[in-house]
Amino acid sequence: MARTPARAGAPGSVSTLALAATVARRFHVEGMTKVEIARQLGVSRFKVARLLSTAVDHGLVRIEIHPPASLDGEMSEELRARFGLRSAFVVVPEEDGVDGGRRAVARFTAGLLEEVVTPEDVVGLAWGRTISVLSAGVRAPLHCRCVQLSGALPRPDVRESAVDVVHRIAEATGSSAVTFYAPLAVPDAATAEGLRSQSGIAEALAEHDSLTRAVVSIGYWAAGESTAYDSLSPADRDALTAAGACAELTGLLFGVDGTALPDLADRVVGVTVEQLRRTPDVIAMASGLGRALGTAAALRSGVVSTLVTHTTHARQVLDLPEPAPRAARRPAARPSRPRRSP
Amino acid sequence: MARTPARAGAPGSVSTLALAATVARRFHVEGMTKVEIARQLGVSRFKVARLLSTAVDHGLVRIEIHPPASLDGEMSEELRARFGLRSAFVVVPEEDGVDGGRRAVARFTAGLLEEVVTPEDVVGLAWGRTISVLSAGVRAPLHCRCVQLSGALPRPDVRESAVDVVHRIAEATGSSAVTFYAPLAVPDAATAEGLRSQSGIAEALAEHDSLTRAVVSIGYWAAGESTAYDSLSPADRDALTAAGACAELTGLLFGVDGTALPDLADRVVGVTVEQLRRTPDVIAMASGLGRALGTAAALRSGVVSTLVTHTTHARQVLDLPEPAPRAARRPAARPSRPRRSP
DNA sequence: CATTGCTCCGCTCATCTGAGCGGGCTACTC
DNA sequence: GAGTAGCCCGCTCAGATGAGCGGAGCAATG
Repeated sequence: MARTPARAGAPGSVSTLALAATVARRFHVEGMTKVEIARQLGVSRFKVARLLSTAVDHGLVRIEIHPPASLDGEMSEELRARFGLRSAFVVVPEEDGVDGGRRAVARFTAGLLEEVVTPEDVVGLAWGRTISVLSAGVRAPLHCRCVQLSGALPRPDVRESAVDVVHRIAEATGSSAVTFYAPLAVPDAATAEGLRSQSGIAEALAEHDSLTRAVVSIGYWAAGESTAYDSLSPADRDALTAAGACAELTGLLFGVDGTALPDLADRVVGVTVEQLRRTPDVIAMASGLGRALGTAAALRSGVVSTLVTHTTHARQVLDLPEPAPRAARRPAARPSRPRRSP
Repeated sequence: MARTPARAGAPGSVSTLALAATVARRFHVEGMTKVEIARQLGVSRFKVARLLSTAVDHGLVRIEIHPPASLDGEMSEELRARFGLRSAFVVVPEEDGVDGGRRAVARFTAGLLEEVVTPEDVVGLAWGRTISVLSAGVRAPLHCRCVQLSGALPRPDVRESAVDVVHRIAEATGSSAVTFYAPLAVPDAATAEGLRSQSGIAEALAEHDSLTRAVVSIGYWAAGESTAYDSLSPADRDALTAAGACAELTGLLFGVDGTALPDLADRVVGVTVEQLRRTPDVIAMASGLGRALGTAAALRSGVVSTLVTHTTHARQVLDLPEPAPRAARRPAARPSRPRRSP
């Protein structure tokens, strides 16, 4: 009398797996609750939960997420894991060229904000070309509070000042605007300190302590690749380059390995690294070509929680060699830990 | 300034879908809870739930269940839907031939019982070749109560009587056995009534009112295809054939369309159709060749909740033409109704 | 304007679900 | 054959979840 090697009701037997499969079907596909399934089968709901686990353990259940075609899910996930981000979105631009990428990123971020911002939010807004494009795309009534993150005066290639951008967004979304007039950085720390305590500016800067979100764009420390770089004197630029500046966020500088550089900080009128770090959700936009190093540096700073970029840029960032130095490799997000597990 | 047709944050926009996709990934793949996701994103948990729904609605989430290779998931589902069963298992036999199929079905059912039966269960056991094979395969300590469903005396091709089978299973599983000695059917109703009220039999039959499960095999009304058929006199057989008998379950007869035939019922010593219908889980085993009509008839009776069969038989049953007559088509189980839905 | 119908949102409440616990059984060990 | 390690089970309880509700904003309409 030939007998199968595995005992009939043992875990891993055909009956068990078959049962697990049908239970999984009812739960995942038909959407029945575990209690319902348990009643139908005449077993305890715990049994059902365990059958569900064994179904997962034996690979009987496969769940696939297919992001919309205009989003590169694979690279998004790769970026997220590599830099320990909370979210990463790699947009597939519809138009070519640097501007196409920037527009796609800005538009996507606009949609993201419309989706995610609530009236309770205090949203900090940086200044730059991408943000300027973004400001044209937000329409939904968010009724939040929009706060200018740093000083900035108009430049030839960006028609609007930081103040204009904040006001534009606030108006379009029925939000309140908190702005102040100041340059991004001033020649010396004392002047900066003076400006910071100046009435009208101090109140605005105080808001930076209660930010719930911040929208910034990642600048690369090179001519034309960073609003901060372009706003400074040649002497400053060189000094900061020598100090190791690589990435810039709202006037804050970071080295290749992501360490915050203090050199410019005391002369900047705007949000501080600490304030940004305390902000629950920091959304960074990265676009352009040849600035991958800057993006990587900014992401290593740990300040950014959400990244929005486009395919070309994402590819460049991911193709960058992993930095050899520093402490051990970072833990790459967190390994997948399914809830229902022993 | 070209604008995309769909507004940025509108439902169905890229940002919304992208967000829905990442939320879905975190929920389904990483196993995060909705509350966690909501906290991370800075939105309400309801928002997360809705994003999850839109992800499903837009087909961003695909969940596939892969039953073990030794089970034909497709036919199982087809049978289940066609006959409105609660579960159907189509086993892929390892050995060929009629006996191979029967053994596979019996062994699978044995495993199913080990998996599903609890000490609170009162399990009714029919009599037949398949159940006889099954009784050799149940080993796990179920500590339930095993009740004989119908009378039956030994026959040349089945070494054991119904009593033997019940005792064997009870012993192997540490369960109590409730049995009685009687033939399956007697020549007239009065004799049957007498037997039913006889001490020793009456007590056993009383248990049929509190059955929680029943294990039966489906017989086809033809020579050698039904224990009942073979136990009766030629005259009885012909009369019942004329009455439209097609399928048999524990001595209970059904017509092609699934209606219970009263003709033999009053001369049978065993469970009644009503009692079987009240039993929460009726597991029917179907195997063999050329008895598809009987299986279909039995399934149409609505008595069976769980079906176990093998590929060849399942194919034959599914290839049967749908019955044209009777009321409208039956509702085919129930349409998939995912929990999270508007 | 007021009305109506729509959509989107977050709340409340009852139900469902997960984590962890201890009892009972098995199988192995000395 | 007593000990014990491992397992499977169902319970309890806090926390997560779904269904349904009503309010707010918006648009088309009378």
